[in-house]
Amino acid sequence: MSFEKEIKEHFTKGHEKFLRSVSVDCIIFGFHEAELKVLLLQAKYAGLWALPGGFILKDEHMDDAAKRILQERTGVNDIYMQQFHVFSQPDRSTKKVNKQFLKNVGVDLEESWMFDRFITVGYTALVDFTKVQPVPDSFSAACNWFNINSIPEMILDHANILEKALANLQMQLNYHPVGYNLLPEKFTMPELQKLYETILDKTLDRRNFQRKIVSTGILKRLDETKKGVAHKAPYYYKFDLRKYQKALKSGMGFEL
Amino acid sequence: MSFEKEIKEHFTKGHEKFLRSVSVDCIIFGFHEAELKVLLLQAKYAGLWALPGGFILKDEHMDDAAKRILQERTGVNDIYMQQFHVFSQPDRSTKKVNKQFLKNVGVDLEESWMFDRFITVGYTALVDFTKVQPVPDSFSAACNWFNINSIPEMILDHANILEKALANLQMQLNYHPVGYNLLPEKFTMPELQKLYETILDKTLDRRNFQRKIVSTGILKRLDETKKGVAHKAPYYYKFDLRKYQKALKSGMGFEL
DNA sequence: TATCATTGTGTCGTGATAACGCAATGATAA
DNA sequence: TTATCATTGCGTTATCACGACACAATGATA
Repeated sequence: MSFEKEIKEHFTKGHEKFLRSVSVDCIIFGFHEAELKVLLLQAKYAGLWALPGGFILKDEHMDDAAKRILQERTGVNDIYMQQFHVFSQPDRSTKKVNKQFLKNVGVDLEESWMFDRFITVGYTALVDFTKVQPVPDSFSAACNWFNINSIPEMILDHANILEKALANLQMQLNYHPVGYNLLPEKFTMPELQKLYETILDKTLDRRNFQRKIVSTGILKRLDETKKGVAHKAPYYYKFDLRKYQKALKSGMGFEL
Repeated sequence: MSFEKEIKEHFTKGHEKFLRSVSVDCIIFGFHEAELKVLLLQAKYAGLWALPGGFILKDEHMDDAAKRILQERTGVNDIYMQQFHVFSQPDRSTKKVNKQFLKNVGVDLEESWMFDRFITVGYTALVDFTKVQPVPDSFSAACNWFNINSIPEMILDHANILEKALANLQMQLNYHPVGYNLLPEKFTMPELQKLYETILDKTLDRRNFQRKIVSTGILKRLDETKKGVAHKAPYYYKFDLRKYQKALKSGMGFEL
């Protein structure tokens, strides 16, 4: 199917597949070279950047829609995602954006479910940077990681959504463990600490951090140390998946 | 307008006024005679109970929709409300429920936006029990308070929503002050403590509770004591509204 | 073999918290 | 009038978690 036809079909018949007036936007965080990154899409023609988003199939749980969107953009499966907020300002009208998009594609339409006002549900995901193969969607020209500290200009209220997502992630850090999807299977304590420091955007005391993390029991220390470092070699750790999952639900019981 | 006509109009033309596929459900908590209560509506014909809910006007912020619904059911204005979760199981189909309702009303329709699948956003509100005049909506036969421990059978997933709302309220209690909308203007420390104990469903140490609450600075002690009690008379307190509002945003900084 | 950055483990003072004591109050009952 | 009693206001103490810091151990590099 040609691109124009695909777009036209989406605009004229999408409402037969998807719920109307509701979208899902994913804030996909990754961690690479001591930097917190976010996956963004560049809108065709407009050039501005956007959060990976999509719609909810008529017979699909919203959580599954979010996972499907994540899978389509990154190729990654089975990730812990959670909704964190619904954005519903009446002026977040996709109408202008979508009409301009259609004009650029060369499709002319008077009516479309895509011109309706949408509310959107924000989902956060934490993924292994190295496993992601960024894939743009039909509306986008590019799909790239951005450092959280150098975000480009974004469409609509997406900058606001991203800001709220980051604040939510920082808050959640005190109650839910983080790292299982963000780090390799084996990792050292300094690596885990760097992850926490990057997300929280502040330095933590090495010794106190170790004590608290270890006390939660979500880690298993291996009898193996890192090789090839010009100083004392740190131990490798793995997550104790059972206790990790438990802590995801019941909380960690401390603050950092 | 006759009831049948009103219903028919809502089912045939409601989608011109409201966003499709999205509803708002309010969990309205009140406090009376040392009991935590929830305001519920009894669905006509079916007899089961439901959370007060409604739809979002095409040009309305979702928060305002929730406040409008609260206002219509209770007559109460200017209440602190917040969304806490979106419920989106594909099987929460209002279709059956709404078709049966229409049949009972005596209206016959094949198609309606009300037969679509809906996702719903849960909002919690805390209101002054004594100021509420419960008013049923068009779909309901009654509007009543229920003790949180004796909830009747509810439609769809509303029991689940209520459960989540209560858990959310209990969690929030550690970060946001509670009481301004739930208690009379003047109240005693034992009354405030009873409120906290009722919501958390556990007893708290009288002396430690007082110390922590006072240390937040959200209270102002009056030079007035309660009269007519057969023991030492407790002081009356008021909320320091400025500090209360501040604590709503920045948190309380302790756990109970 | 000395150096050096970094790690693993421990200590110590502070502040918050839970558990509990006790005198003061004021209506009620003797 | 006076003793009783539940309840309140204010205070004390032991415990524990936390932040800040010390020091020896490690292992590649110079």
